[in-house]
Amino acid sequence: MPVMRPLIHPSIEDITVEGILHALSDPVRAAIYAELAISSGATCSNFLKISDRDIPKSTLSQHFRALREAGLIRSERQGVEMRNTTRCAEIEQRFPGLLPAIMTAHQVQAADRMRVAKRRQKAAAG
Amino acid sequence: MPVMRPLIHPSIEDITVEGILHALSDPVRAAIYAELAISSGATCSNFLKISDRDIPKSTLSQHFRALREAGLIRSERQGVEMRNTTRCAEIEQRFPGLLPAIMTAHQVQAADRMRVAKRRQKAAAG
DNA sequence: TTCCATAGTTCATATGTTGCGAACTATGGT
DNA sequence: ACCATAGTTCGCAACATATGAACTATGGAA
Repeated sequence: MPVMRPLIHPSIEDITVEGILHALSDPVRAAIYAELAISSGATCSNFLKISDRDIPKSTLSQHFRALREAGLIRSERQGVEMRNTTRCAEIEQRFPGLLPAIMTAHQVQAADRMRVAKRRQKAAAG
Repeated sequence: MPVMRPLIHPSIEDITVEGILHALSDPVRAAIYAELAISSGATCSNFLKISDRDIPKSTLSQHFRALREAGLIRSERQGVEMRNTTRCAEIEQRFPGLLPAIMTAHQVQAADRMRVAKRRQKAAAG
């Protein structure tokens, strides 16, 4: 009877900048990470409900794995579901300012997109 | 007689965080970018001489292209060679603090690696 | 205890991306 | 006209990613 392989969490000194950048260069993973940064402990299906995206759960599972193995989040089973928390405190210690800068940049971009969308909306109406 | 397609430089508002993170998540591209941040105007083959790496020039060309199309560098032909400069001032305006944070993190990591290597060297000698 | 529902993982595979050698374009000098 | 230097493009192999189907894991209900 096959068992599921254990979750891999790299130790803080094995976390690389390349790994972090690659993990957060995907919009879905960036959104997951942002969500976790606000409401810690969110689960996979939880994220699906919150975001309006429609992502297959196998894909979502892989994204959580990518974040976990890049060292960005910690996942632990709690009953039937998987609680995920960011490892931002640890990472802030090793790479000060990196995560805040990335999250801020993502926010700037989201705000920009919002402005463009509103401008288009107005243009279409007027 | 076929011509070479023109270089693509995205306008500042088309530059995305995802694109920047992805471009700099590759160690070779991060090294190129770091080099350009110090000695502006460096060329492809210039980089090969400076770094001790041995990268095929076709690969290097693709890396420069990736950086260019992510909006991180500007390339222009100057005689027989291609001068590359970072677009850090523009990007700093759009995403304040992002590039400095990434470059600092890369430096932290390089310093860490140096310490580990020295420790190993000492252990082998003693 | 057996069965079921919910939550997530794994596997196979189709599709996308990247690395690199060979052949090409581009430019300046001889 | 030719050559050298600098870089680009092409084609293909190797690697990565997305996803449906089948699985594991856990807690509760019958």
